[in-house]
Amino acid sequence: MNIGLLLYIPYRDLENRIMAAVTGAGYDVTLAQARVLQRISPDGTRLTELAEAAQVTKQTAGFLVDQLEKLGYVERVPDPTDGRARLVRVTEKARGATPVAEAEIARIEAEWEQHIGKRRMGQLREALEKLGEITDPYR
Amino acid sequence: MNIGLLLYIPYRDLENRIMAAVTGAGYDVTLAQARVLQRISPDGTRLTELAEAAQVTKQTAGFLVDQLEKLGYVERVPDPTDGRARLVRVTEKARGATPVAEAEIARIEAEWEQHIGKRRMGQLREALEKLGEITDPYR
DNA sequence: TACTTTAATCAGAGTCTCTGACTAAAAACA
DNA sequence: TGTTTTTAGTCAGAGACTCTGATTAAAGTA
Repeated sequence: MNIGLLLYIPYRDLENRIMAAVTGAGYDVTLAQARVLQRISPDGTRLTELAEAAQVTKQTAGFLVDQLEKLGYVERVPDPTDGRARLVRVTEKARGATPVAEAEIARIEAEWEQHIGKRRMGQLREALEKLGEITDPYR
Repeated sequence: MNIGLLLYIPYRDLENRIMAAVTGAGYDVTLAQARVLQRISPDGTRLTELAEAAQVTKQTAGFLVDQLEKLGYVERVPDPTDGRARLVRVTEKARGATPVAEAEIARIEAEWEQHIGKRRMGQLREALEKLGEITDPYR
């Protein structure tokens, strides 16, 4: 079986479950919005950085941040170090979503470990981390 | 690092490279179209099956098959066993794309194995296959 | 200062995906 | 058999996501 599909299947399962947990907890965000949201650092992040991290254009990132702003999950504040830039920051309203997502991730990882065993889980993680060295464009 | 991202990073790299190889060889298909195309069996596949396999609605699958048909990569023929159904079949024009994609996959897998080692590659595959047992909705 | 780069936005379009309603054929069943 | 339910696929319409190209304003550089 194709290694691509092998990677994708558990990834999709994970993503679907995290989204279900987050929206189930009352956070009404879409997948694309969530992908941006999770990359905003505690101190705020510039739009350009978000776009790069999420691998979309600045326009796309801006479009998603607009929506998140309307929903009250982020705010834009001037960047004190650069008059052109603005920092996107997570609001209090959104901050509760992080533990929800993290709890779901922990639950899933535990299930996976339960199924494939602690040893294989460690090997999986190790192999993926090493693979990231050559496949991660932001490294 | 989040296991989801760890899975996604190599997956995306693989997908991007396969698409680049295929479009570079002159096959002008989009990612969404390719996802459908690769699931069509040699004997033809029903739209409903394609939709399930690709995890999209029948309407979405139909939309993509329409485009592939206009581009000449697939054709729809009546299903002799069911008057309601039609079989989507790959045309001669599209058949050359498969070896292009497969060659690129082989190249990537070789690179990966080169980087992380034969042992880790085997462990990765084994862990992912086992993980598929609980994360693959079509199994 | 003049030129170039960078951060962000505006405008417009294309692609992908969905929900809901519908037709026709097959399957189930009374 | 005839009726009802299910299944395969399509039509219509809308929403979500993403892009290319052009523009503005601020920062960096020669």
